[in-house]
Amino acid sequence: MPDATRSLESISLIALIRTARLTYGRAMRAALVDVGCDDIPSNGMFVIGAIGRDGAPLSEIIRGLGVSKQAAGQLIDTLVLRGYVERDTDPQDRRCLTLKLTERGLDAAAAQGAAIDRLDVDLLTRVGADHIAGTRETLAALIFHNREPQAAAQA
Amino acid sequence: MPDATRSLESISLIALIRTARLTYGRAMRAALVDVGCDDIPSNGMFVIGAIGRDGAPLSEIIRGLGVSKQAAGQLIDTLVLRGYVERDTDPQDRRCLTLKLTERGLDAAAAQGAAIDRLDVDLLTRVGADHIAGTRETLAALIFHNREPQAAAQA
DNA sequence: ATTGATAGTCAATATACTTGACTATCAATT
DNA sequence: AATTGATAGTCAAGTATATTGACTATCAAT
Repeated sequence: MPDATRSLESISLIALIRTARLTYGRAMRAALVDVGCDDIPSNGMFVIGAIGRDGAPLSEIIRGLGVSKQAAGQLIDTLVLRGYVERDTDPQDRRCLTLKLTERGLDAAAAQGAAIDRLDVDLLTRVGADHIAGTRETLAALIFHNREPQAAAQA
Repeated sequence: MPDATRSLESISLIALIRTARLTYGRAMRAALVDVGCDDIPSNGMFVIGAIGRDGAPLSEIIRGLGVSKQAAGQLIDTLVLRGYVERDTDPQDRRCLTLKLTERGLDAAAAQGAAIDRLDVDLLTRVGADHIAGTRETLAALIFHNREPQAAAQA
């Protein structure tokens, strides 16, 4: 039931979304391997992408991740251990941790960001800015009208 | 860095896709639990959705799944064990297995399909058919112009 | 008959996630 | 100040899910 020969209407939106995510994931993975970062878990790619240049609160990352805070904690442990991320406690609220990227983390973020950009630019030239803006709106509508108590999307 | 207050342009397409998938996944999960199917692994939801009323070749399911065939094999093992799926060898080619849904599997498929429909219909009334068609095209373009040797999207 | 390829399995191991119980800090009381 | 309730995160143990490598069976083409 797969493939390009099927008519587009017969492929469900959810299937397209699922496969689109795999497409991005594979591209990121390949780019990371090329740059020597072959030890990043799949959800680690999300974390590294979600921590900006200025760092981000762990709690926020956890919410975007969609797993338990314990699982998130372990994931961050391995990212710290492997030299991609560092934890600092927020001086404003000493319960909170802020995540920052190390040098290596920045390299990884750059590599995976470039891979994403390649796909995005390619897509842009192929379907045009209007379609992409429309797609963004559609997905945002889906997400924000069905979101659980305190979750959301990440940059 | 999340939430509805951010401007839409600042949220990357990949993040929206990721979160949209979580949204569908949670809705399906909830619907399945409501109907007594609380023992279906996440990828099992995909499998159950991908096997149609007429059954589907295992090999095809594996390709759509995005994991190794061994992992897929184990997943199917548990779905068989838990009474959702049955395996039959294809008489045309006795290497190949065809997957079919059991009664229980059909119930689960119905429940999760209804959950998906609810989201889809809701989205349709919210953004309109044109936007959804455009979204489909955009995602399909992303997928099919970046697909690895023999993978694709599932219905 | 032989060769090469595809479909799937077996066994062992490594990763990743979950649950339940816990500590620390903060904010709002009294 | 001491108490209460909530939020942020950790610890430890168990379970679930994935990966790798080696294998069997069937088929298609010589």
